[in-house]
Amino acid sequence: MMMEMEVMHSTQKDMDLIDILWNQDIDLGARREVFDINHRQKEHELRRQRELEEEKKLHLMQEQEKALLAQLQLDEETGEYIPRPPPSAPLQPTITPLAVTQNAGFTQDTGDSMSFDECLQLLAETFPVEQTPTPPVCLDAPDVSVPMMMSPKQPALSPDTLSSGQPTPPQRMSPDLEEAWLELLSLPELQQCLNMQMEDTLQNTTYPLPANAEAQTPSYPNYPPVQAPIFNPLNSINDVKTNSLNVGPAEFMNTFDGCVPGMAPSNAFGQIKVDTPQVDTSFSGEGFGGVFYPAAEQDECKSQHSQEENERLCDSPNKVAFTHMELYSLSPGDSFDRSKQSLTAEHLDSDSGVSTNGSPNERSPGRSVYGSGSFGYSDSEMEEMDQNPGSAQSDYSEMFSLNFEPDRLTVSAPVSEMTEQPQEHEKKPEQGNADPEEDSGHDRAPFTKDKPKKRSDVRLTRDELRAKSLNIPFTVDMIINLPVDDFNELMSKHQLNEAQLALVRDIRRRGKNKVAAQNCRKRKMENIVGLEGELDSLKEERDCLLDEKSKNVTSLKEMKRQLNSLYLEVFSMLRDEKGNSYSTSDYSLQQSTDGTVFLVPRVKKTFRSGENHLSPL
DNA sequence: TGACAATGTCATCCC
DNA sequence: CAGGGATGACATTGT
Repeated sequence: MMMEMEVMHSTQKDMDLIDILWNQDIDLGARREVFDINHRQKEHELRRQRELEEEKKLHLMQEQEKALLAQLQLDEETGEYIPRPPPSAPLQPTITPLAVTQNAGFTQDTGDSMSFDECLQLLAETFPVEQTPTPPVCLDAPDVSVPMMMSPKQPALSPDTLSSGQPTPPQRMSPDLEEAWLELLSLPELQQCLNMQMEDTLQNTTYPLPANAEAQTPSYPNYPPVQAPIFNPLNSINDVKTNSLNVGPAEFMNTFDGCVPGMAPSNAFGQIKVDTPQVDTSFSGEGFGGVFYPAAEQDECKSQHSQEENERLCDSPNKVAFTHMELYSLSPGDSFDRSKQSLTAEHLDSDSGVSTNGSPNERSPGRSVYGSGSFGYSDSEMEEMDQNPGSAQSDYSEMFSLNFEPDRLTVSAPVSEMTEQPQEHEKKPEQGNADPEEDSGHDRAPFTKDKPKKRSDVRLTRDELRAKSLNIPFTVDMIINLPVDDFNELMSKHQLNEAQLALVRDIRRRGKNKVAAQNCRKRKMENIVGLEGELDSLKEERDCLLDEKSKNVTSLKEMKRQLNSLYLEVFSMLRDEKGNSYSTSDYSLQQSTDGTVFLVPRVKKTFRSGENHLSPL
């Protein structure tokens, strides 16, 4: 009873949380009356009946299998319950590792593994205990087999089972389905496959993969026990985070057996799951999964919210209505967090396409919010915003301003930034360093990492951003670097509108001009360097010439000095008829063109030499 | 906060 | 005449 009370309490909490969530996100498309208590109770009863049906089918299946096995067994050993020879021998060992894997998968969720163990043990126990003869007979016996299955290991749950779970006529099962079911069960080969499939599904459910659940939902009608492992991870997620005790198993068992009506609206997915057969009583996997994942997501959000560790993840779902993108992409994810994170980016990216359809006025408030509330990473965004007017000469500037925001969001903004509290959210990363997981896992790290890089990145990829904004189907490198022919061919291959063509032309022109400018500057620098080198060489040459000149001057001086000394020496050796030396003041030596040297008297010398004194030496 | 260098971009000329 | 290279001038950005 305590357990039941806890279950009630916890499930009521869950329902309250779900109500709150759905109050906030009514626009998801789900009808609010789904969560009405009365409605839920009705739905739960229906669901319970259906589950009992499924249970009966399970028992049928098991009994048929057992019948076959028992026949085999009875031939060999009569009257004793011995571990099954070939078919059950693989079953028993596989069950135990499954339980182990469950425990390993949910180490923190002991209650969940308990439920698995119990279920599996129950399944295993029913095989040796029961000796139901033939499949047709088993059709009438499930009411007995149900308590037999549940009671041995679940005494606390057996009252519920007995009280509520018994009267379940197969009213919902369509005759075709029943026939097909019997035909399938009549196949002996299926018995083996059944075991294997059950094992497989159980093994697959060791990981709370919605994708697996989705993939397995088709097998749900045929293998009701699979339902429990499929739901269990989600229950575990929910229960581990919301409730402390073994609510998960209890819920699981309750939903499985049919519990007290007060517990009927126990969990969200139960409610939503009920909603599916309303539309389609066949309980198809698609309908189930389609409704199931939002519930799962809500459960996740709800649990995280209650856990209050990851505020941001919880904030975003609370404030943003989930789109189909999010729901779908959440489902295949390995872990919810990671898938969601990567998802947010994709979603935002994809949201760009949606947002472009919206009016610019819708976007502009967000921009203003960004501008006002952002410090670090958004200034580059502001820069982009500021640069769009700069390129206003292009007719696509408006489209840029439209599309830049999604890009910015893709790069940096998480989901909730599109919502009403961007400022508050943007401040969180700075103060939210206390949670390393949050930083490492989400867009936070790109923020901090981007900060030094982002400007350069923006500078490099501004045209890329523009191209992305207009969905240009080729890269900027291609646009810029392709030869004219290839470029024209490429352009002819794709149907581009005017804005795209203008953008492509501008990108090409800017890119080429950028390269040209770089080359020009490079050449200019090379010219400067060359001129500087030439200047240096010229200076060197000048220095050399000056040096040579000085040397020549020196040499000339020396030669003059030597000549003068030679002159004096020669002059001193001259003598007249009387043996007297000539005075240097009165005479000088001069050399004619033919090399003859004359002693010429100064001034009056010419006069005298004109007479007779001029004589060769 | 101003100076400065690097780079991008535009306008213009020219081929 | 369009495309593109070259280059001066200006703007932007980072240090």
